[in-house]
Amino acid sequence: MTRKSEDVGRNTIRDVAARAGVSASTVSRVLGGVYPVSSATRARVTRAVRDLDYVADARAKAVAGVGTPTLAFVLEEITGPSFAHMAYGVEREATRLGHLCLVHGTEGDVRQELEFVEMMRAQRAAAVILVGGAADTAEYRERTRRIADSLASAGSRLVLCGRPSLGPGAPVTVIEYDNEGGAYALVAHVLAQGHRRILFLGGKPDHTTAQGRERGYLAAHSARGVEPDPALLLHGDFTRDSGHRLMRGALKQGLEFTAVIAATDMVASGALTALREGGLDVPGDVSLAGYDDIPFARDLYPALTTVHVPYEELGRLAVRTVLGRTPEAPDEHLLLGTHVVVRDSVAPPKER
Amino acid sequence: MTRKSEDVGRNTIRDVAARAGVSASTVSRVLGGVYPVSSATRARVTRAVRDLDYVADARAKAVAGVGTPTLAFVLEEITGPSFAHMAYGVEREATRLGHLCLVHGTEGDVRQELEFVEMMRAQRAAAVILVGGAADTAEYRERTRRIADSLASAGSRLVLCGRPSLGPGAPVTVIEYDNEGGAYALVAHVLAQGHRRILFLGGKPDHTTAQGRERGYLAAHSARGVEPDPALLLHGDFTRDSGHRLMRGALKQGLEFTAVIAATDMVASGALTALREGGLDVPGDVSLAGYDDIPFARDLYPALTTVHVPYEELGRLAVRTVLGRTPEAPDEHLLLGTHVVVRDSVAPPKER
DNA sequence: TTGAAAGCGCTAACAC
DNA sequence: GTGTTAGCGCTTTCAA
Repeated sequence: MTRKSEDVGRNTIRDVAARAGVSASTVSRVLGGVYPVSSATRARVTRAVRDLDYVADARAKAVAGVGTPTLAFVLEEITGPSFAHMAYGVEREATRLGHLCLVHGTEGDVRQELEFVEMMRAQRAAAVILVGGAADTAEYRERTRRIADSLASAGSRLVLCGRPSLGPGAPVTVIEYDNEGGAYALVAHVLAQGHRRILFLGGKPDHTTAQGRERGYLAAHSARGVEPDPALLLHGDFTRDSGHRLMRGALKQGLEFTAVIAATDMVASGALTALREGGLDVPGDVSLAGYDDIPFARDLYPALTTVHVPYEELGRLAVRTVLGRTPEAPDEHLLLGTHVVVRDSVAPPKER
Repeated sequence: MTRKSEDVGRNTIRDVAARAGVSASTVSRVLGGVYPVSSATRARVTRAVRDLDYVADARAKAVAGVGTPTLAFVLEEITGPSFAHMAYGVEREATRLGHLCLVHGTEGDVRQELEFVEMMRAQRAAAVILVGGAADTAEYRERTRRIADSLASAGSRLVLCGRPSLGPGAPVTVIEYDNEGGAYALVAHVLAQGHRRILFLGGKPDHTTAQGRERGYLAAHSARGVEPDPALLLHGDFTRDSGHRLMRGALKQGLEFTAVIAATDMVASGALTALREGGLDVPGDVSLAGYDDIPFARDLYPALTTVHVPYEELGRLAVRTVLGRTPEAPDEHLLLGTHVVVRDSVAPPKER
């Protein structure tokens, strides 16, 4: 089928060439910018380009070897504030480095993740950034390893961000933030206030981010020589509703505690409301702390003591690291620090 | 330059063909799936594909006419909760319809927006979704109109989402949510409680979303026959910090009011903290209401009365509408309704 | 300084 | 069923 002239707008370089009375190569050259072209022809070509409102097809350019590089950002849930900040960092840095940025939400579904990575391989993406905790099973490692290998062999690259890293030798760039360390510091702070029964509102038991924070909780206890009551370790997910539900349950069940640590600020936010609904004052009756330091944390009442995680920086760093990498360079493994932000939601326990 | 064999992974369809002892077309056919191929060859080809870990180059396929369609989502700020929810809707729906989803943040910079749209034209994106208010100037309309035209003439499509629509005849799909109506209902609710001096913490004066909400504020007043004091109309932006700063200023300045309406929940969130810092009780001393109904709104103390906007649905609808469109169909213009969510932050004014 | 021709990796029409 | 050939829209030798 030949192109109809009504097919306006879908102009090819040849249309421009014809209109300017030159060859396609010439048009390509003036568009390229560097190659010497007489200013007369250049003017004619420029004119034709404008007349036709022509833009070269980026896909075709890519096939010919001069494409716009692309990078993919894969996460479970776009709406979480911490992920949103990371997405921001990724997108900004990608743009700064001249890359297009694809996003994809997997809803925690492994199948969707695999499918998407395969598409990215087909797109010849410069890198695929996988974000967020996951269950660190043998199956996970094997699958992810396979992804890393196939991406690497296609000249692309896998980045694991806040995700379980694979064994040594896997061609991945990993960037983590210190979940255990942050939780340790936070719980140590709460213990130092005198609390001994601290409720932990955790995430999914097999989720590595949740696990790290839980490990920190445990480690802080044993460092202080206090034996944590296993009944105080609750599991849910990282949402506001989970925090609300878990807290409500704990209250109803009559669990005893003087402080609660939530695995995320979202969880803390829901828990706070549940506490209030239960007629409890924070921090008068019970102390509360979160994790992530999302912008809202300081507008809660009382302002939430939490752990700051540099999410935006994390995203930027992921992009910068993977894109700045030479093929021979060794795989990088970065661990970002976090710090406790003390606000008003933690106080010494009530005398009794 | 010929391909080196060490160039593993960057296999072409011809490499697969050679390994399977067939022609490239045959490989293409078994990969395509539908065309009849003898099961013997199919097996050999499949084998070769697996051995080589081959994935067809999507860009090349695109040039040949069978590409993966792509859609672009452009916003000012990815981190805002309402935008994040919209992004979620867009991404989910795009994926559901088999489209790749590119994101780009413009930071409110017109230049960045233009550049990006041009890239999208080059990428032959199926649609470009522009999100968020803007200054509705003649310059804006002209520029956007030009974008719409050039996109349309390239077979693509512009979607304006919560943005000033252009004059009639522009090839755009527009999806709005009712800012004026929502604000009207909200302010009417506050007036009905007996408030007469209501502070409005608005956005940028020339930003259409902010304007719409402000118009609703004004309209509700005049419907009720009360004359709003112009001194009570403050302007900032849609961030938490803006709300905090504005509120703080109003307090310091000794402005008199018994209620405050914030242009967004983020603004309300910051204002709430400022109010608290000023020793004022909400809603005892002053009532407060927001706009957007972000998930956090109900965890604020007191739980925030606000206007619910179906952001996720907005995103989904934008995608569905534009992608489901036939070329001859008339341009669609949708207006989504909003509704007031009454919680605890608004109460009748104190007797005096 | 310019054009013709080959090639990028793929699909599809056309033969056999 | 399968291979050959042309073609998608572009860039880049190679000659002139």
